Amino acid sequence: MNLFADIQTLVITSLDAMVAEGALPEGLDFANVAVEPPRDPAHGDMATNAAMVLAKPAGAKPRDIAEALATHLAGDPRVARAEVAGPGFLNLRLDASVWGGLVEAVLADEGYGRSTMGQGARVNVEYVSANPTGPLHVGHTRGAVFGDALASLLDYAGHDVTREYYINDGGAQVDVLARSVYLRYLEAHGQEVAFEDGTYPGDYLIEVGEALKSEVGDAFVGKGEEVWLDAVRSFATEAMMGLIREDLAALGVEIDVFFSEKSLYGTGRIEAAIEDLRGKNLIYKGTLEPPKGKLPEDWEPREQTLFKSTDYGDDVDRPIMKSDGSWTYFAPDIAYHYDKVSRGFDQLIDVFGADHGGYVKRMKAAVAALSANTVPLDVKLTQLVKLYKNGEPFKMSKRAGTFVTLRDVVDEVGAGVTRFIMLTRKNDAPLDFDFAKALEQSKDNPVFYVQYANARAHSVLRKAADMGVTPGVPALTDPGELAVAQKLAEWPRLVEIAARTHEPHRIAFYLYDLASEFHALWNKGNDQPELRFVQESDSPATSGKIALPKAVSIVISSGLGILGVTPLEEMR
RNA sequence: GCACCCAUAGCUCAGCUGGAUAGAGUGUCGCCCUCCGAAGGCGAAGGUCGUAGGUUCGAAUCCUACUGGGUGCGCCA
Repeated sequence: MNLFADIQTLVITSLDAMVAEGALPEGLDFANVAVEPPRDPAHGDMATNAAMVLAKPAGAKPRDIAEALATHLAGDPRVARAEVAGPGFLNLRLDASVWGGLVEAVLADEGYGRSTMGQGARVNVEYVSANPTGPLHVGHTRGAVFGDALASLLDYAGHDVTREYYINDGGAQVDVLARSVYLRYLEAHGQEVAFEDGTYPGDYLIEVGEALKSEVGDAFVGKGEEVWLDAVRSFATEAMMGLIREDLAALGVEIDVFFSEKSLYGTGRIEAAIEDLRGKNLIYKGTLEPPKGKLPEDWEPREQTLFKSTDYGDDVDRPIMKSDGSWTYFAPDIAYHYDKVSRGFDQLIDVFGADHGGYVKRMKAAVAALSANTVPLDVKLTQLVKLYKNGEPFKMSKRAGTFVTLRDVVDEVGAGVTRFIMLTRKNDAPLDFDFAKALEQSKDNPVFYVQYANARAHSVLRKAADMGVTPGVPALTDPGELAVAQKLAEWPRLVEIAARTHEPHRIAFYLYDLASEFHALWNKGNDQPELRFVQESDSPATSGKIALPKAVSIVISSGLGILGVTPLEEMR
């Protein structure tokens, strides 16, 4: 059930009827006719802009259209009152029975709010994609949480979602990793080693070096790179991916596809992707202008193999091959997205850190070119996370040397809290994460506030169960009760908006609002005992009353589920 | 120099394919509660939505220019 959609359908039907009887001209486009919750509750339960949107194309005054539409709508039993207001808004007051019916509908369907909007479209969401050179840190954590929640949200809204992680195991940084592990390996053999610039000194490689020792013994000791580099590289990246998988598991992230960059090399797959572009006349040899402003020290003009990304909206063409004939990092990325396109996805989403913002246009250009503009790519950037404890900047580094790891955060506050807080900001806004506040049990901690609402709902359900009472037919009369029901009615609509805009944070804010209405009603019960959900000497009344908290708990559980947060049934 | 992101209450931030008198938390001020329906409640004050234009019946939202902050800018991924 989607009450807003239902009423919108009613409005459209009425408009059609008006066309049929000649009150409106034929051929009008109703696509912009919206039914929305009014900002001011005094304006009613729902409002439609139909009259204003149609006034111009219909060549009529908004208020005249609104009056006629009001007459039609008033004939529907769900509409208690329809009145014209302002420049031509039509405010609808719904019949009291509608809200009870809505709550009943929620109780009848645990999947209330699920949408078929996506129509099964295949969407690939790529996120985290951290280099396999060490444990995940806070920045990765935000990307992981965001990407994962977005994937769940799209799934909930009727898309066929694949969660994907691109392993950057083909570039120079995994050679650095291999050399660093080799040093730890020598160390495990009792040698003194020095970690120079360009190696990873993190403690987390000690056990990898030891593991390598027990795997190959002293076979690599005193040998040159040509002997061990390949073997150590794959050993090390596998170990790092093991680490990263554990980190993701700790956060509750389950990736469907781990895609290896290395698998693109030496297999003709990069060449195939470039050939596709070449066939579209988008590959050429040329020399780029130097960037204006600060000139790199060693700048000199060089001829390179370039991708004509400017044909698809980029600012300059981008090199795909270095002067020594090897690929730039961009080439395998093109091949990777070529692979995604050829796997038949209808839509691609990449989640990057904001420091990769400069990369967006060329990636979009590549996908547009490779798919002949048939597959949209949306790139979502996640901004920095600043850590605090009681308002003070926070540093902690048990394992990694200089940065705070995903594990540090999850160990400190738990996966659910981490995820929720990470979603209390838009992805492109910087996020302050305060460890102390995250665990605080008070109103200004949104996680607690939402969980507490759910716990309260379950608390009354337990009490009612002790009386042998289960949720029955709701009778909603008090404004506080209606406010909660109205908020519940917004849920399916909000899911679709959040999914369409690729903004899972909207779910978190909605849950906070819903919790807020529920707490307000609960508090009213302090002064007005008749509003309490459990009426101890009146089982029938209790049965009706607890329908609402049951519905609230269903929606909170669904919402938290999308965010990847486990709902709590009690706060102990 | 260029590109992208951001700018909303003292502070931290929401704000729906453009909709009515721009919201929440926190802080400030006032009142109430101290009852385990505990982990507070109610109310008030507080805004030229960075600036200036434009589009529109209607702009925080779309367009242009500017100001301020962040990020990035050819053989690093």
